Amino acid sequence: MYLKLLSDQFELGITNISSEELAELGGVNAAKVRKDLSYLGSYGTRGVGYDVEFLVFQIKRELGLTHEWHVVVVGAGHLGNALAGYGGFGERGFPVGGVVDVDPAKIGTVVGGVRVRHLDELAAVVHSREISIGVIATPAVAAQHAADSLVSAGITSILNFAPTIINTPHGISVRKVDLAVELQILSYHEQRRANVREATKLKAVPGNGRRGASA
Amino acid sequence: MYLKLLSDQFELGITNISSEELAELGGVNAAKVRKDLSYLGSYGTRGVGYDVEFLVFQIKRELGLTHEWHVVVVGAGHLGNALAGYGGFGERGFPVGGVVDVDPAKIGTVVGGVRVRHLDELAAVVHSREISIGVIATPAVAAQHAADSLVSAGITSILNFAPTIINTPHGISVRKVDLAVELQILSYHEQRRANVREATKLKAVPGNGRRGASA
DNA sequence: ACAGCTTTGTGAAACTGTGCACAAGCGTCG
DNA sequence: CGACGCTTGTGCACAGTTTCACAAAGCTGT
Repeated sequence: MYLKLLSDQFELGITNISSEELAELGGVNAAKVRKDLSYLGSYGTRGVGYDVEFLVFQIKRELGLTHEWHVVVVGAGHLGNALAGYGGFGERGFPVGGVVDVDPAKIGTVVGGVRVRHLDELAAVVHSREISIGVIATPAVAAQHAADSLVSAGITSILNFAPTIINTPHGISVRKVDLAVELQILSYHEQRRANVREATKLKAVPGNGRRGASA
Repeated sequence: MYLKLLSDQFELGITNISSEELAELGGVNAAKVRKDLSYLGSYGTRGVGYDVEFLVFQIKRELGLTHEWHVVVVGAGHLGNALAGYGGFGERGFPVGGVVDVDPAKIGTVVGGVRVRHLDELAAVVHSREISIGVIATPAVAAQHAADSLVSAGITSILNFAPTIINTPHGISVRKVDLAVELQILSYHEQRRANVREATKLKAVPGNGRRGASA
């Protein structure tokens, strides 16, 4: 988050920033910002703040973003297509280095500038570009097989979009993004709001506390 | 997560499950499972476990998933297209009730079975289906405007896929999904693995008591 | 050189989340 | 019907995270 915020500020021409300002941008506490940044080292200047460009570099270094990481996408369906086609990955330093699928109809088609190859060729794809990050964009039932294939091919980090939990050997990093879960969390908040409205109606308490801001 | 796991088990014909088994499936601690479920009420049976179907219902009730929640997608670009086209939303109880954009070339096209309308018509779209959840799938620069429009139209929950933080009035729930951030976290783990490999290599040489690049 | 203002870096306190361990409750079997 | 084995629900301790509060340090102006 800090990386994103600081990069944006740098684009805007801001060269220096205080923990207070950064906290405001990120919607967090200023003390937390300072503590977080202190783990990188003492890169601030008391009475002045932090040098934006320098901090961006330090965060990138810590996150291992000093070079690009090619990723391989497993699954060329709707989601895989969108992920590979969506330019956001490449822009942020994660170009798509390969796409694989098992469906013969999809193999050979071009997705996001890359030719789709068969899952069996995964190891070759991975080695040709020294890829260490795999993205699973298959249906839930195929996710475990995709994960096993990725691990066999030598992948050590997996980003899983399939709505299922995958088992991996120790030492493999797995992140899961489940769109439905995000919506369910919002549903929960809506549900609560509805309940509160019910309760308020019964209590006949007037007034509502909406503050306009949205700058 | 529990909802997903329990639904899957129910599909498989499992009618009863212990906290131990559920913990195993979810890769968490059994005590945590019991504590989490205890917030819903005392729905387990000592010596036996939990009734899967009943628990699924209770979780759905708590999350407000007893009825469908239509969502409106702002932005019919690559990502918006994928989200609307991807059937996963509808299957999980969040059918796409509308898609809007500002690009005249996109308006009128059909995405995921829904005709794209202009952003100006957002309020009409929202009211026609009593939509309370909006999904932002615009470029970062347009995200704040999209958020403001959603709020004006009466939306109270927002799922933001744009890689930027949006400001909303108090009382609006916002969830953010940033694909690049997920990859950056994986990059960090890869980076650490690489550092450890370096350090192990160096250990063959004695007199290397200094801390690695980890702090 | 020093006072006054600003902002960092961090010890300590407050808070939140997780895991252990065990009493209590349920079902079964003899 | 009572003993036994199993599993829940939860008090308590431990661990991790966030916030507070303030000394230390840099900058500016005199």
